[in-house]
Amino acid sequence: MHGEVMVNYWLMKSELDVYPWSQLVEDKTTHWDGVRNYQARNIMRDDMKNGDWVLFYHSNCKPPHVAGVAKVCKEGYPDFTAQDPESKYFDEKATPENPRWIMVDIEAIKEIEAVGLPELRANPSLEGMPLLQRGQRLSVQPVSAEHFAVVCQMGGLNSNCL
DNA sequence: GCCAACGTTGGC
DNA sequence: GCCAACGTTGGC
Repeated sequence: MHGEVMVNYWLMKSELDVYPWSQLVEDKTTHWDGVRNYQARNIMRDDMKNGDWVLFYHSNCKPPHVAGVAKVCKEGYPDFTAQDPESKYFDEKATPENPRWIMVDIEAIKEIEAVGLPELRANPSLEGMPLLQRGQRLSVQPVSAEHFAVVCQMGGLNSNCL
């Protein structure tokens, strides 16, 4: 409409002991392999675009928390680990013709002060955030622009400065 | 370690 | 296409 590029916001979960934020900082960028859920795959395949912002979330730790802000730097392409028999993410149904699973690359942008799940739950301005919904367990999920800004603020980062 | 909430699989 | 059994996620 106004010639502006539409930017979207996402939250991606990583288990702290599998791939922590500190590792992404060290690597600078990484490919988000191992997602084996169709809903999450479809988001990566269809919706995530270069330049989209990502909240990097640590799950399976106490407390679970948002640890940093990342950015999509490569759009959806085949998750090659699905075709690697040596990989723990191997899927015999994945082929070069039909890769079945998709990943994106993300790039570390900015660390924030850890914002714990209890804090997130306690903040009224985050009402309706998918992460906080009962029973949700999608490892890649949408975040509204407003919620993204609030979470950054809670972590000591003014998202306007990104 | 428990278990609620899903998602997937496969027999019918 | 239903649905029971099973597997996984992930907070607690």
